[in-house]
Amino acid sequence: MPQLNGGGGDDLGANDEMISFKDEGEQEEKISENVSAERDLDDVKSSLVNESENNSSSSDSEAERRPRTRPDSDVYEKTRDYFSEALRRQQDGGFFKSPHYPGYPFLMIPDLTNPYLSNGSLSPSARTYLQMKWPLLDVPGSAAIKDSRSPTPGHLSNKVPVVQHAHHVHPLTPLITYSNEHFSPGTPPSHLSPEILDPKTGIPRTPHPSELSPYYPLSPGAVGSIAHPLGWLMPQQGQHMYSIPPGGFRHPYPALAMNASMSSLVSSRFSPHMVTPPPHSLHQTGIPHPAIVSPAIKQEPSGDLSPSMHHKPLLFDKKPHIKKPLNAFMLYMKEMRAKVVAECTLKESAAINQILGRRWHSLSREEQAKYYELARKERQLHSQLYPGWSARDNYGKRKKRKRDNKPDSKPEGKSFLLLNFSIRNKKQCVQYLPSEKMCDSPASSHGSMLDSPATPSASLASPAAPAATHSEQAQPLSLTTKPEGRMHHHFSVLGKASGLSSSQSAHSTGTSGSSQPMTPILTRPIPFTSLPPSMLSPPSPFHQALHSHHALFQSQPLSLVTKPTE
DNA sequence: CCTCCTTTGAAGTCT
DNA sequence: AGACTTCAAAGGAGG
Repeated sequence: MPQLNGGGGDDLGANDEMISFKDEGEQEEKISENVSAERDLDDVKSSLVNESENNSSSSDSEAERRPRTRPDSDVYEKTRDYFSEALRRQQDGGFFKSPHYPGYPFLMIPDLTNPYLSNGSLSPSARTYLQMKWPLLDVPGSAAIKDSRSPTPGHLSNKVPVVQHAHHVHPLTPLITYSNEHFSPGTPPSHLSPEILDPKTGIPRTPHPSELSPYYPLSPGAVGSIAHPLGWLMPQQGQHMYSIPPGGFRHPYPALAMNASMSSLVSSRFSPHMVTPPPHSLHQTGIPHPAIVSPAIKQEPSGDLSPSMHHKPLLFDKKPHIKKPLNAFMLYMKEMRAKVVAECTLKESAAINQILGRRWHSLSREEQAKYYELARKERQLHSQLYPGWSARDNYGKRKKRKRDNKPDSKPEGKSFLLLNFSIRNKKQCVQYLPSEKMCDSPASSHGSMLDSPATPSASLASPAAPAATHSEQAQPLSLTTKPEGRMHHHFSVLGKASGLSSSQSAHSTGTSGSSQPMTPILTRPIPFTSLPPSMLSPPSPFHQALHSHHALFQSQPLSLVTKPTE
């Protein structure tokens, strides 16, 4: 957990922060940007070289050599198809029209459905994975944000948004559930209300009367209360768990929400195949999790599950691939990528990710907390769905990566590769540099920035932080303590090379909070993501002062890019 | 077609 | 326990 301080990672984190701040000061002036950038570039390059020197052979086969613990089920794909088909059919005649998303449940909001249709940038399965889950998730984070008592200004809640639909990029992301506006029409089911006491953390989730209602446009009285099997999803007693629309049950993970009362309902909608006890990889519930992705499906861009796709024999021999649950940043990326792409002319994901990384750091703690909380839920749900799954299962599924090498070996082919990349990158970045700058400039001079919550502390209490994952211990505001700017990103490679893994450096126990306890202004980034693109302009001196670290992030990559090849 | 790049974070393995 | 590695998303680029 990045944000947490204390513990072993504390020192590292602290160091990072210090360094980062130092750099901030150095980079405050744009004029000197190039100079520093050059220096940084040199550093980065050298680091890259050093890094690349090291691990040539080891990583290669390592992952692949690893034994696969999990036996694969041939039936998985088949079953999955059945599910897809069945679900698709359901939806065809269902409440919402989003035929393309079989697993897509009640969370479907009319105006949000389109993006999911064919040309979304996200893989259907991936999208479905998250989207399907949201309905089940209670979102404390949202509560925190929406909570009037929270210092977080309303505009913050809009940040997670809805990415412009105009761009036909998939806007709907899990996080939209955090945004009031998205759900305004519907009434959130009470089961999603934050008014839950976290079973593990014991942290009460502040309920909001106004929020207790509907997240989904479901007819309240249709089905009645449904007890949720997952403890952390359990709403308080007396509240309606799930309202099922008369038209049909759309729960992404029916089994999760299924109890005696609704089992019949669900079962009636599922083909016998679906009820068939799944083999290993299929979740015990019999419901395929979106995280499970077969290569074939994974690559299927359209997300359209045409009938022809189902029942493909070849799927039988595919190994089910259960993806890792997305972490907070990944969730953020999914959410914001389209937006960034829309705002900028950037197309290369690497560049986009750099921007996203900076933006991520520029997010307020509250905002990050939302994502951390979402990620936590993701992991929880994932673990619920796939009790036996381990991240290790996916090791070796990808071709190994060559980065993150130790600095001590000598430069070999890899160095070249990295170097080349940086050069190439520069070239490319030059193209979109202007727009990137524009869109990427964080705080900018928008007045709204000033309105950003001045006091993080309160909100901090709310969302769980990226806490000990599995243990799910109380995640006391790890987020709050998280250092806003880390050297990490601009020297991500260095950081990694130095053994500063993100998690390590970041991990901290919220309690100790020794180091970076939200320093009021300077440490607190102004969330610029909430700003409309048009509002994004070069930061005023004032804002720069306030958020010099932003400037750091901004200028660095760009300068690197723009800098003439050395 | 496959891999890399890039980002952060989680979780794995290794020492 | 700490260091290190892999994977998660994404899509252009390069081999």
